[in-house]
Amino acid sequence: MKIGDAATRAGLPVKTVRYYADIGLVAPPRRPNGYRDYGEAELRRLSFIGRARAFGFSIEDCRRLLNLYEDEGRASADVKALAEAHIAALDAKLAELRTLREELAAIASACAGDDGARCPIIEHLAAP
Amino acid sequence: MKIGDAATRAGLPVKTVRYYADIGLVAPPRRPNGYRDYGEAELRRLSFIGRARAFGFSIEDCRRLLNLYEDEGRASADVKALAEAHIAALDAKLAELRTLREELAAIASACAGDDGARCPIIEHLAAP
DNA sequence: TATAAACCTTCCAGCAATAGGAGGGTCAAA
DNA sequence: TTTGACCCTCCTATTGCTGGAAGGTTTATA
Repeated sequence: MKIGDAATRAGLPVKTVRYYADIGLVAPPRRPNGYRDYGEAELRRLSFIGRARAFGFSIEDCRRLLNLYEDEGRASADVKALAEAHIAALDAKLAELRTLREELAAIASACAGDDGARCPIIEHLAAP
Repeated sequence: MKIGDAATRAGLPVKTVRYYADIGLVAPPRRPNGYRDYGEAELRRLSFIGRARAFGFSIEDCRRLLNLYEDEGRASADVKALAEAHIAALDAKLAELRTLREELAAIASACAGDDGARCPIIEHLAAP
């Protein structure tokens, strides 16, 4: 299968699929004409990665997950550890963004938002 | 004032301050020996940017905020619009991350996390 | 005074994870 | 046979820095 079909079936842009081949994440064999040749196994890997990426896993995490996926002797504890580390990272990011959001909203709500120059937002940034 | 002192007083890395000079965000004059020469005005701008960045504003937003900061004839509505657009972006990001977090946590909780190979997380990524 | 340490300068490369485009090769149908 | 849809590689850009190399300047110390 050529890259265009593989990309369509995996729901990924061709550029992305080619990138994954470049970094050795899903590297298909080549046809005599140089075209990448995707089989069902590669397609499964691409779809797997697409879903892992949608969950926000990094490319390196995807690489590890892919190894676990294809390792029949894996321990589910290893997968769970990866997932929980990612959840913890999401929690940290969420907490950070929530704080920023609330602080900014509090300051913004004090701003008249009219054509006057006086602005609590600017004042806050100028001197905390 | 030399860049090292300015960076320390603004609470920013020297590299970052030099970067801001490169992109024309805070470009101080030069001394005869080529050293950047920071005055109180530049220092205020650096600190202002440091705080705006801490709120998650992009560099381009910082540039606009800086212009408003130094424009005595500004309308606070313009500042507020920038802030509210940023709050909306934060809200969008928060909603996205919250969803990811909850979905991933739900799947992970179904995983035994032992030395067995069976893993709902892998299964979910393999076929949604 | 000599020298060493601590600055400063520019430029180049790299991070994550692609996206866009140039320039050129391949292939199937009309 | 020619057109159009693919495919290839390579280069550039994105965001916001960070690290390092190679070299100039200043300051502190012996």
